[in-house]
Amino acid sequence: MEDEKENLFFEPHKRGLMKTPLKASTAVNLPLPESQPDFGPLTTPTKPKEIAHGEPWTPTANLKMLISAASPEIRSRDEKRGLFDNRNELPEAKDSLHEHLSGDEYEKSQPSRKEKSLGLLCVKFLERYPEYPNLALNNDICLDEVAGDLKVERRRIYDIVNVLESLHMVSRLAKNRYTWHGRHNLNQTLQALKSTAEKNRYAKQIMMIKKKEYEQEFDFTKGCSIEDHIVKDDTDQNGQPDVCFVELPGMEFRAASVNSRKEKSLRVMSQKFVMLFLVSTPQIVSLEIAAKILNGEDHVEDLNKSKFKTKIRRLYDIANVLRSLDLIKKVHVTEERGRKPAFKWIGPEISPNPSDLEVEKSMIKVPADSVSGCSPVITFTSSDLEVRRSSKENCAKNLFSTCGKPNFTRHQSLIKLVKSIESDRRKINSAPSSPVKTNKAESSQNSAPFQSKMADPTAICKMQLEEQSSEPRNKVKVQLARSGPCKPVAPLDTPVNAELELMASSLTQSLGVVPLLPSPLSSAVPVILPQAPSGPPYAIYLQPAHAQSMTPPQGLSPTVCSTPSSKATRSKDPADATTEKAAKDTAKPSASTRPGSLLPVPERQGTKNRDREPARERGSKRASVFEDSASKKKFKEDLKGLENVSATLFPSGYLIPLAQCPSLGAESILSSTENSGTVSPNHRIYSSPIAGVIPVTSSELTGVNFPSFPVTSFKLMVSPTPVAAVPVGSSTALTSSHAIPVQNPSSAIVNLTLQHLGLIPPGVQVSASPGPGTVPVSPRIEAVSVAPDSTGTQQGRATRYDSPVPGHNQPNGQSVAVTGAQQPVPVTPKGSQLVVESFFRTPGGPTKPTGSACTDSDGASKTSVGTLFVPQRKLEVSTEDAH
DNA sequence: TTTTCCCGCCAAGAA
DNA sequence: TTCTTGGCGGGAAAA
Repeated sequence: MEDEKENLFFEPHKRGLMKTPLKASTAVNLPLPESQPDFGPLTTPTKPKEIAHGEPWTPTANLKMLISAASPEIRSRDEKRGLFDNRNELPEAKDSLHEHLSGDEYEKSQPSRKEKSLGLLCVKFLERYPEYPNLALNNDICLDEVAGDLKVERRRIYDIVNVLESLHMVSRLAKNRYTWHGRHNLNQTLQALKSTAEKNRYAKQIMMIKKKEYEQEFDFTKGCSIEDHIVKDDTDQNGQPDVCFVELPGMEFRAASVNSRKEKSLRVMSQKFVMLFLVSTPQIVSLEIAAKILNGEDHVEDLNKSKFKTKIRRLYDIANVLRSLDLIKKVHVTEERGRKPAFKWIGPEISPNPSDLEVEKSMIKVPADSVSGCSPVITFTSSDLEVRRSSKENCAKNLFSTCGKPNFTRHQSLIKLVKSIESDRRKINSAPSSPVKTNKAESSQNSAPFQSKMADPTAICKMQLEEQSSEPRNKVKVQLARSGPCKPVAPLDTPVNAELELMASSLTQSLGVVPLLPSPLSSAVPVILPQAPSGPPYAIYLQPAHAQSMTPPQGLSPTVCSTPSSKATRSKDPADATTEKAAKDTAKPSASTRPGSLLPVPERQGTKNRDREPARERGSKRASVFEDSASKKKFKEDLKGLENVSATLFPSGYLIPLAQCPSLGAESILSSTENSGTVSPNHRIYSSPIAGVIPVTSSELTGVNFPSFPVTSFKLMVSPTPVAAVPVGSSTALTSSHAIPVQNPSSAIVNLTLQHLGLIPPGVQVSASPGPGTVPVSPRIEAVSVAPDSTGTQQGRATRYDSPVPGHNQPNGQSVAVTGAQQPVPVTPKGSQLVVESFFRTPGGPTKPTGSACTDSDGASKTSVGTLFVPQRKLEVSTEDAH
């Protein structure tokens, strides 16, 4: 397509009057507006021109419209007569038109709302230009011309252009004129956005919001208002989180006017929205959360229902454009409250910031196997890095330019942001040793050292990777090769282990002994699963009652569903989940259980496979929800193939893979825990790549219902009771597949272990945050470690746009940030609940997950506490079944 | 009923 | 003052 488009693309300047480079395929055929005068760059086009296009737009037509409005019959007649002839130009509209015409209702004959949707309009708009235009040519776009061609008001074109501009697919050239860049800058832009998002810790914000929502849902907190959801800590810490418009070199806004309203600009909102995807692990963002975050950034005080609704509207506008760009797709996240609209990122995977994160370097250095493990991850080429770096630098330059040339309005927030960035960099550079933010929660003296370590997840990861990478990696590789796609990825192990070790040690030390919380959770029982041939054993914490069977991967599966269909096992709706669970619990023992299933892996793959190909679809479906039974089956098969895991279905529980690698952190964790003194054999948790599966990153949480997790986890974590070990199954594959999981797992494990042991209060969480948005890491990892196809597909797609970062990875887990969420000793109930997020929620349970405080140690990469622990998939699993 | 989001008013700014 | 931009929110179609 692209090529084709490109080939067909005519040089705008050669087209005479046509300033807009139209795609030959479509645009050429479109009747050009009669004569769009060739406006000079600065000329102001006159609006009237649009009228020329069609009857509907002529005064007469308008009059008719008015009349018809009063008289449907007239309208119908007119319409049938050809009122919509113009619309025939549009394929989609055409089709629907035909259908409509058959009917007599004028309504039908009229273009349906859908036909007038911004998304469709955007598609039409995009059809006019090649995805990768010849930059040497003049690719000017005249908005009036476009509006005329598409027969829409210019206002609508602005909406589209603003979003495209946010992605630097177009840039404003002059009044009424834009230059089409296509996707040439897309990857670079996304990279910059991701970088910015990480700096702003959007992942954390997402987590916090989810936590709050969860809390609110259960009235744990006294009614919180939307404002309450807003993450303020970021602001506090780094100043305003506001990102302002991220620019790329040469793409600065040229009109002051543009900057004037920038703060609320659709562009900025669009960028932020995209950032959320780039930073969230599941890469699923609900509009609600996005709106809250965006609102929060604006001004808390502005958050009222009306504003919120407006924000949502705008987000829909943006989402429609992004969908047209194939960057996101709509999905639904099921929560206790019901289905929530959300969007899933299906665009190119973006690697972590090259320049900022050393991790990246490490990634590069690291053999493919290591970090990324088996994943066929694409490694950055030096050139790529350069580009990214440059882009990033440019971006930063633009944002905080010292050059003096103010490209856009600068806000204090920007300054703050710059500072924070610098600070982060510094931290990163000094990494392990450098002191990092101290966790608010943590008061313990010991914590300091750890925190510092945690602060720099990347550095840590890097270090760990280097240390551990050698052996394990090889192993992993081998395993992967053998096992197949889903096989557990060794790479993960390394990071995980490292993380675990760090976390464990740090946690234990820092946290010290924590009073056990008596709670229902105590009942949770950790089960150790026998190691699967290919995979490591898993330890699962179950609640005694639920221990019957383990939820398969599905349990892990995120709540997100494209379809409400219950197919997804795990389901989405809590209610459904409940019922399903029951059935599943008993019935699904093995199949679903598969370790893999737990996994988020599949999902990840799906997610990652963004290719538009089937694979991608498959992945997404899986990810989203295994909508199709077929896909489900397939998925299961894949998993099976990967490993045999005996699975047990647990209504709610946490599946912890035993460390695949002996050397892995699991041991370390155990040791640490044991050291702490409270450990019981049963409690031991091993870290394994798989773990990754279970834990959900904050980002994932986005899509997922946070609430559910918390509860469950809470129980699980807390439960001091001894556990029976049950072999569940191990699937490394799954683990591997999820990049994110990897990190999470470790943290999750650590948390669980600690909590279980009573070392730390439930409220306290140790998080291994993947980098700043956990997000970044996971995706890649997934691709890497996991399944073949996912890798293939994913990468393929990623490659397409940009080279995804391969190793990225920050080793996911590597970046470990241990944070005590709320203070270690949770005096308040809330504090104790932090943990919750990580796990499944139990129905009646208590659950007050309140405070999951997400203190992230540091910002930068930090992760959100709560999130980290959350199982990737929806935990719905646990939710209801418990009782 | 809720989700989507079209539509166009109207204000901020630029020309 | 006119015109471009684009924030904003009513309200209706779609789900």
